[in-house]
Amino acid sequence: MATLVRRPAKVTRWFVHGEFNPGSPKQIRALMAAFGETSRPGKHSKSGKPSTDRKVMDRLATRHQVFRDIQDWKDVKKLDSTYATGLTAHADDDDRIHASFTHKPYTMRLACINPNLQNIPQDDEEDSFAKQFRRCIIAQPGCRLVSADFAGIEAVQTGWFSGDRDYYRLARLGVHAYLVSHRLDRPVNLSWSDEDLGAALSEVKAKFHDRPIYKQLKRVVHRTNYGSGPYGMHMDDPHMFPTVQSAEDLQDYYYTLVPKLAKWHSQVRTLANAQGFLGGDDHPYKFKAWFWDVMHYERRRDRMVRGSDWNKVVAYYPQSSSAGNLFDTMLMLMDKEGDCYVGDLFYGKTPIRALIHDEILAEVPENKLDIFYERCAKAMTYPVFSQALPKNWELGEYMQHRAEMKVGQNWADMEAV
DNA sequence: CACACGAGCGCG
DNA sequence: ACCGCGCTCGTGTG
Repeated sequence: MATLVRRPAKVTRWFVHGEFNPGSPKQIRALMAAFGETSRPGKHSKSGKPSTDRKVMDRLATRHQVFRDIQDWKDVKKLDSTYATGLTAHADDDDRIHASFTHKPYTMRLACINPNLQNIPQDDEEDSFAKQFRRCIIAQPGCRLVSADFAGIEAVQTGWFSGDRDYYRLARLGVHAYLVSHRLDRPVNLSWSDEDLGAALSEVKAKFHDRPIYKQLKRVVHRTNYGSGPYGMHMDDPHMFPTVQSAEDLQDYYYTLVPKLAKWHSQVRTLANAQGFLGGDDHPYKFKAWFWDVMHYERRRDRMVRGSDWNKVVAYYPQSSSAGNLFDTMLMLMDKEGDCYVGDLFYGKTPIRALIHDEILAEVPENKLDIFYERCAKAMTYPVFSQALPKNWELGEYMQHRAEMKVGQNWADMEAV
């Protein structure tokens, strides 16, 4: 028989008059006021009220433990209501979730609704909530989940649009690893062949993927491509960029690698401002979007200032073209007459389960895995005929992506194919 | 009671 | 002062 032992335990109780709901920004603001923190530099949202988001909670938590506890509660609540309880409520009689995909006209990317399967928590950390949650998403008996990613697809697009051969090449092979290798004085060399360079960069990635510098540079690349400056990087992510200067140093470093990027951003803004739209004839997929406010005149300062579309326009081409690349691939995978057809591999039906911008998630019978790998890889890496490469690049006639494929029993524990 | 909206936060 | 999306919750309105 087990013995029951009573042990003293230390608990903390936070008491406020009446009920307190940590899910209520209004009540959190009241609590902040009670601590005399209201007028702190905490950001004000557009309705003028002080923000109560994670950044503010992090700052206040250094002085009052209760704000750490509130944020912890919010984190758990989010995961439970949206994912654990929220998502399982969508499970059908067959224990599956059947979501719908919709086209969003702005960039022509797909969106996913009822429920959204494109924002399932993702974290490589073993036993993180994200890892454990994805572990619950499994293939049926006799099948495996296969996840196929386009390598750095939006960076590749950015290289192509900015007309930068080196950047295009590095984006395919691993631009983050390249930056890290030089930052850590283990420079890999652009003069190497694609094969050698790719292998070296894969090695760098495997080795340094978890280092802060790798994550920082990855963030800098992504944000710089979409028009962010060092100030925003620091303000949005003070843990990653403790000072504006630290973000600026990394961005300057990135700009030395992509000297044509700033000029291309500027050209895109000028074009969008002049004609009021982007795309159409000059778009690889003929997609088109309208922009009214790249910049406008401000009387108070007597000069032109950045408008609400200032950064939207630099995101437009890479994002929309990446969407087009995915559609090309899907058309091949679903073309019965073509040699990449996979539409019947799941017992006569499609094995495709979700499209997540640069990822194809599929559920494939074990005896069809090899066929799926081959056809899926072929379709994803097929020449993009709507995006020719300049002849003098000597990198082939058309854009070609690289694909990374993983397989596993569930969506968390997967091994490279 | 239903609905709309903003705040907040998850992903690529 | 970073782009794109959808979902949940609290809150205010009719």
